[in-house]
Amino acid sequence: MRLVVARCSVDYTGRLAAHLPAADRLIMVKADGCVAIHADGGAYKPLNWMNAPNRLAELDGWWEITNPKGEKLVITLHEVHSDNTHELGDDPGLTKDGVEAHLQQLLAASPGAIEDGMVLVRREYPTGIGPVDLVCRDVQGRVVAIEVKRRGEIDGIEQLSRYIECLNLDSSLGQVRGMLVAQVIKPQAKALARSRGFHWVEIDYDALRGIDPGDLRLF
Amino acid sequence: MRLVVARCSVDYTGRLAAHLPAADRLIMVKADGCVAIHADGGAYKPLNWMNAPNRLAELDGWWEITNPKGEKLVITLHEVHSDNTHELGDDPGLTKDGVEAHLQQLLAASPGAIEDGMVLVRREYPTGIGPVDLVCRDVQGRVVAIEVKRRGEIDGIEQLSRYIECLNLDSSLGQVRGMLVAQVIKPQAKALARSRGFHWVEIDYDALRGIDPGDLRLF
DNA sequence: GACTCTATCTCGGTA
DNA sequence: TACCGAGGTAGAGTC
Repeated sequence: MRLVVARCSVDYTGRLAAHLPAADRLIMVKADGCVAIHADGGAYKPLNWMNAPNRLAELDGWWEITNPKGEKLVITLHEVHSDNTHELGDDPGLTKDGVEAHLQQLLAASPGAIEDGMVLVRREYPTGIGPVDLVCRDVQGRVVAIEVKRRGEIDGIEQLSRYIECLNLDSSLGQVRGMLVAQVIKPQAKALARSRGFHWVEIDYDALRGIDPGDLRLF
Repeated sequence: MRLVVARCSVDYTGRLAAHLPAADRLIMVKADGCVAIHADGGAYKPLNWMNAPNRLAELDGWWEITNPKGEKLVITLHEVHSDNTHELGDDPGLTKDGVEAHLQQLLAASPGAIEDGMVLVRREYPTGIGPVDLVCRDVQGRVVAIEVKRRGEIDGIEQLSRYIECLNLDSSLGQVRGMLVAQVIKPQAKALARSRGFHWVEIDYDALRGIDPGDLRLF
């Protein structure tokens, strides 16, 4: 990784056109050739960047970075304050815990946590417009299509609506119930769910993680 | 901006839990206190980060960064290779050209580019659930609600659906047409648009930019 | 503060 | 490769 601190101005043309007037900034060049220009505020986003793969031409006083998609980043260096390179090696990578996929896994293992007597039919139930997160049968034997989200918002209800519309074309399933399961559900999403006749459940992730699915039937 | 290159391991707990095993990485601490940890690949996203505002406690061999939302980032420093601080000052900021707002402007100036005989009623037409990008009248005098996107995807159609539903409550507008205008429109979005009776137009941004609105009426 | 929507979204999966 | 969906989305604007 090469770290250049310099007074520079930058122009990007590609998906849009953008210009940065001259100022002191950090230019980060990573081992894969990608380039990011950071100001001294705002942790996440660089001001400008260019993802790998690309070609970096280091000319006299300016760099020109182009990629196969026809995007171009031009960095004009007015004054270089520091220029250091470090060998970092490959990164072993990040492990995550607590995303939607994991929530879906836990719910598939313990469908009774969604509603008493709920039984899993299958995860990622295929439809013409994409897979339904969970399909279950409720205690009365009705088919329930379940959309799982970490945070329940309006687009989760829209997604569920599309699935229900699609599943109801298959008369063998009977009238399909729709349900949104999430850790937290926004009031607006609840209102839309209510108006469309869907149910919803807010689930406690930590409690769910503590449930031993083998023990559930004892209660 | 403080740049620390070090062998470190990192743990984040907050909206999810994440762990980074020990490896050499760049730790960037910006003037506003935010922290980002970068590996030597992938230009845009840090592996882990913590946005301002937060509190950084620098202890013996490890840093602990906490924020008011209860999120926590712990960086364990195994070996510091380099540790430099640079004064960069405030950044004058980025100017952009070619985002959705600009596309909307151009279309408002040349509604005929969307459809022959189209006339602008107003931009950012207010409704109870947010403003409609463009409202026009077509050559037959019907009201047309237009959602403008750089890239037309399924959620653009959902957005349009909500606006149409809302506008159709106002009987003075008559039956409102729905239309998606974008530089590119995904097949799935077209399919959903078709099933909901909306029209769509893919627009060439560069050609549109070349149109002189004053000349349009001559054709 | 809460809500809404854009983004050079990025990133990962999959067909 | 393109399409599709999730994200600790971030960030900007509005109310």
